[in-house]
Amino acid sequence: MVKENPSLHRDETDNGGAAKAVRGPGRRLHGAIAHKLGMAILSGQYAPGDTLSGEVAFAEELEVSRSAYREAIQVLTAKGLVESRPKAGTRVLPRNRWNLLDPEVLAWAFAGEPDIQFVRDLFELRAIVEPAAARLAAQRRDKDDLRIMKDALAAMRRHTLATEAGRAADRDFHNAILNATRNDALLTLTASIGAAVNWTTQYKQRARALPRNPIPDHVRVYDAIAAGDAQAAAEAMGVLVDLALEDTASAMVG
Amino acid sequence: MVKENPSLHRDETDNGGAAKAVRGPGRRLHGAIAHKLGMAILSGQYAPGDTLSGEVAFAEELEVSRSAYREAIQVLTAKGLVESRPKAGTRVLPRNRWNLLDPEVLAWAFAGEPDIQFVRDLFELRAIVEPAAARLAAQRRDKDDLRIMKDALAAMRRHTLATEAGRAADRDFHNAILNATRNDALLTLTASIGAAVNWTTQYKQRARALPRNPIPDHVRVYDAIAAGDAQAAAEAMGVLVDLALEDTASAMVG
DNA sequence: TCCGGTAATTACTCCGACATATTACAGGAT
DNA sequence: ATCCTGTAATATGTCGGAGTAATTACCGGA
Repeated sequence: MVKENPSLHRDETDNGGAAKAVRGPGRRLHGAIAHKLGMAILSGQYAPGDTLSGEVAFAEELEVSRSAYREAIQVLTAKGLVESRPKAGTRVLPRNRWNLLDPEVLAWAFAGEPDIQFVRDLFELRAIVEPAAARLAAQRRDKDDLRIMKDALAAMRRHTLATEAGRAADRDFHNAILNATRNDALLTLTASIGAAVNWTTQYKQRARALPRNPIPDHVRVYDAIAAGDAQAAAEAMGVLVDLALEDTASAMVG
Repeated sequence: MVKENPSLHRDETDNGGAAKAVRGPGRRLHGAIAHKLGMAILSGQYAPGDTLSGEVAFAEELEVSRSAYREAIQVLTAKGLVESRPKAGTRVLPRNRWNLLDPEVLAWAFAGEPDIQFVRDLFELRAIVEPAAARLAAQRRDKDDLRIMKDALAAMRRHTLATEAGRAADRDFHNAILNATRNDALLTLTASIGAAVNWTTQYKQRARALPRNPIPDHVRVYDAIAAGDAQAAAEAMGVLVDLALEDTASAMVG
């Protein structure tokens, strides 16, 4: 067994081939360590209750200084993944203490093979929140909101969802709706979930061609919001979320 | 080597006048710094775009080592409050980058005078999520869930919401509902919001006596969940949230 | 005017030492 | 024998300083 640890550092170039945490540009060392450990925890490599090796040992194993390792641990602690106490060591907290809606935690969860049950939970939450957001947007939108939505919709039509530009337009459309709710809490929440869920959408794209043209459904949402019809907006958005769920679900079983 | 270390350290109680972050037992120094800075940012003392003084200067000003200060900054960075770059310094990020649903961030937001608009946003989100949670709970609860809810309800009756034991029972009741949804994402979300919202409830308690006996409303929620009537559960919970909103709103204008 | 090289500033990383808190154990009193 | 208390061991926490790396801002040349 090779004890050689991944060069988290610069370009040792050895690179035993393992997909180790390498820090790209703009990414600090402690950030890379946090990323690596975060994914390890989210993937179940470290189970709740497990206690990590001591600071000195672990830092040495990763070939980083104790400072960098500690700063990474602080990040994980801030997200509720671990807890450190003198003499007791650093242990992984039970799952109900994790900040599952933290954007980075979500990213770590979806970095590997995401837990099916968790994906289901997120879709369920989205199915609850997004229609309600559409309802609020229908009541509070102004001309600017509508213009941005309309532009995004046009861009979606031009590029289709098969292109990156098209998906960006899709995100813009949903973000415009969220902005129109005038609710910051709703905004951060749905932004996180939406990003995570869109990770799985890439699975969908990979698995099969789009089973259906999504544009008309988006138009229905837009029309309802423009008309100020809250109930219709909520229902139209419900349809949209259901469709996304169907697609992803059928892609995941296949 | 005399280590005259005011404020931030032990509980010297001297307090050189400045309201510095004091660390209680079980709270590390860097945690105290993060708490202090987090509250300062949430309270608007540091505005988005502001750039903090350099590490050396700030750490010196707080009379702590750079290590402790840096670890605190990592925590804030993990929560999306600040961003650090070489040569540019550490700047406060725009509000839409903040993880407003992070439990600690919420605690910091409610540590001082909470922003009225933000409280409104949270109640709005709660009004969206909690009825939906009750609906799911009605569909998925098992005997254990119902037993826990029933016990909590009995405890609420015994102690009333005026006592701490009564409020604990109230929390248990709502938590039991969330657990019955079998949705971890929903659980962490509503747990955070609920805790934050209950901060404001203490304002309510302070301002006026309970305007209404809340037990019957809770019982209606329980009955609907026990009967498996999803629609009725959602509606009953909606009433509950509305009442809490009314109370808090009337307390905040007073 | 614009572009590229250079210098200065700031965060980032590392190191080694000491302090502190918590656990675990041993010893004595009940 | 059990429980409590004091003590020692151990891992995290805190400290101070030194050196590195990255980004910005400035300056000079095309």
